[in-house]
Amino acid sequence: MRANEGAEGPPDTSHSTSPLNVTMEAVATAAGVSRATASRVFYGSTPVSPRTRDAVYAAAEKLGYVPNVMARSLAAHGSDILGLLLRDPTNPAYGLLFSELQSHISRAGLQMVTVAPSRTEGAHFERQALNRLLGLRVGGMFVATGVIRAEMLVPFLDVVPVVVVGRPEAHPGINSVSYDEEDNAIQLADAVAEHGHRAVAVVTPSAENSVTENRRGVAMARRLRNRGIQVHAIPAPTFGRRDEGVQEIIALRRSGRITAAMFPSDWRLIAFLPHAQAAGVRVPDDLSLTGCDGIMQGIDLLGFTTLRIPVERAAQRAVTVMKSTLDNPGRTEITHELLPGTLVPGRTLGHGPPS
Amino acid sequence: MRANEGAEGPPDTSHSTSPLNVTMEAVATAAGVSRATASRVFYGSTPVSPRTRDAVYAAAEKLGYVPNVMARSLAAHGSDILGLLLRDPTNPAYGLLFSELQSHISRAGLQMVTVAPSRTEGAHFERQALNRLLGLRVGGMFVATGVIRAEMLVPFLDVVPVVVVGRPEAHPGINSVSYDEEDNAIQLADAVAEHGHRAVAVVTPSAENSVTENRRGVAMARRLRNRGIQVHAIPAPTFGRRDEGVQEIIALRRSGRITAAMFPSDWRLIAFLPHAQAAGVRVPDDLSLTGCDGIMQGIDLLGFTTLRIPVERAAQRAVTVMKSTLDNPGRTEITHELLPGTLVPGRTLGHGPPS
DNA sequence: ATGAAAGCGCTAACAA
DNA sequence: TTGTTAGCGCTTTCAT
Repeated sequence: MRANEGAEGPPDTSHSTSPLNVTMEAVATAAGVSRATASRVFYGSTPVSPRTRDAVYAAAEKLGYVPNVMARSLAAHGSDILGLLLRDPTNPAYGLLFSELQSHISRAGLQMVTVAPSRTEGAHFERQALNRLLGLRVGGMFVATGVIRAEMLVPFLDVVPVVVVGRPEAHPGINSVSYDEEDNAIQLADAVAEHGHRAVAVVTPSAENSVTENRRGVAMARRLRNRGIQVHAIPAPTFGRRDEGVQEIIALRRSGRITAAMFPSDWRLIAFLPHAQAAGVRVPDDLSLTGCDGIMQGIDLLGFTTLRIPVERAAQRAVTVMKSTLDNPGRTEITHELLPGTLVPGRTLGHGPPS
Repeated sequence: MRANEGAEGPPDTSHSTSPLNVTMEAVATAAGVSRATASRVFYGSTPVSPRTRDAVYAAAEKLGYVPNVMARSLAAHGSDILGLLLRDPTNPAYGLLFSELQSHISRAGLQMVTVAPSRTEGAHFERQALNRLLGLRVGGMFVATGVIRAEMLVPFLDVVPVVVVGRPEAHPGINSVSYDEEDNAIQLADAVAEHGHRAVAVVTPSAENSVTENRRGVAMARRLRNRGIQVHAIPAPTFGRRDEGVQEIIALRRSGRITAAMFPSDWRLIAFLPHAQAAGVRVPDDLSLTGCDGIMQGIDLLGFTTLRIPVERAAQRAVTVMKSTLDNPGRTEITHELLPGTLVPGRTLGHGPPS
């Protein structure tokens, strides 16, 4: 296919005119230096004279040189590119995490590449995504998916540092930065209690449906009970049907057995609203409502009483941990951090009955 | 730290015990074949006997071999990894696009790697992100960011196929798959018109704020006027302040000069709601409202009348176009597609005044 | 401060 | 069907 293969005359090494085919060799030649010197100009630790440096930069600029990361990291035994394994870009919380990680990483002068398993369930795809990152020989990995279990990561730990973000991870070899759901639940429950509610419905999906939502529900219920408040746990078993538990809550309110309902996520609160309205239940006059997450765009505008999970801080901490691990290849302590969220007061939480 | 450093005995070439240091050479040796044969087993086009194939797979499995993508694509002059340049993972529409692209790509047996410019404004970061992808010598690129201009891509077009997604792109060398905002606006305007409204406020941010929102606003207003409906354009100049134009709309309604307000995005509609409620304006009895996007989680539950942009179809088309370009390195037609959205009827659009 | 040369792990002719 | 060999574009000793 290529022209003049083995033909007479000077060999034409440029396969095409594109800048992507400009090699460091070409840049070096154009600058009148050796390949080694050019390399030193771009990343080297050894000093280069200002004159040659400028010449190389000029040549690179002129030719539109784009360094070949593949060749570079092959020769250098690994790259400084970090990998992010992201669960579900559809989920606004993950989207925000992605964005925040990216910001902090560029600010730290590093680069990041993200892969997401196909949303089709299946550990197979998660494995595949993990391998894509590993295959790129990334310099470090952020793992933001619950499906990858610690054991899958263990074999690589001594070669690529890992920080699990957004989910607690107890493994002694794996750093983690996550949200303190226990504390979150307590903050919300306390807010409800302090508004004088004495009987509350708590929507608690099963752990199979959502580990996080389940944990929140359980913790909220426990806290309320500890404060002497009567709790009606609403199981909400079928994850797909969005109005699970809804009628139950409305019935509880109608018969005067609750004055508030707590949801383990904002979208469940949203899902409840139209039903409440249809049933003539006024919020918060008849029934107080709380959510959790505080991420959704516009949530603040709707005036929900909810709890904002500290995504920004998590991203920032995760990058800090990664960076110190990278800078201290020796031995950095493994950390397991739990970050508390902040309560968002809103109009959906009113006062309970006069005692 | 590592054992037998500089000790007597055979030199230990393996820097560590990690599977990441297992080379194809090691696998080949373990399987009793040559490196070339091992290579053929994994990706080769030439046939390999079942016996050796199995032996190689077994050895790879046993050693936990993870192919080095760097070396592979360096030797093969490019990889089959596709790149996605993503604008803002925070925006749910982009998050969904990301996710959908990923699905279709894995389904097509390809791989994708995503980079996002740091959210901090600045063409510099976009360039950097572009270079990150180019540096990886991706086999193709999806561009989902408005900031990268066509000229930045042109130099690479004959080496890496590009599909711009989510924004119209007229360049004759660049494929694009985007949303038909003109049609979207028409659908919404027609719905409002057919509900009998004769005087409507249309929120229209400037093009500097949001190209898309501006286009929608302008097109909605034009369509309404063409149908003989009186339009009050609300400029909404300051992007940061969320209640821009809000009081104006409420005043228009109070003085009976409009019966409906159209917003160029759902979040502006959300932003308006609390103000309407505070002002005692009932929706849709006093004032009908429409949004646009239909992406936000829970939007359907809130019953907004809006228009769902066809993110899923865009992703699917983009991958199809990419694939056929990849399969036909010869000459595939460049396509520019415009996909219409679908109207989402809701409870916020009521009937206009009896004529 | 710079150049020459030996690979990094892999693929792809070409031989056998 | 399999092995041999020459690179891919770059980094990095080791000399100079």
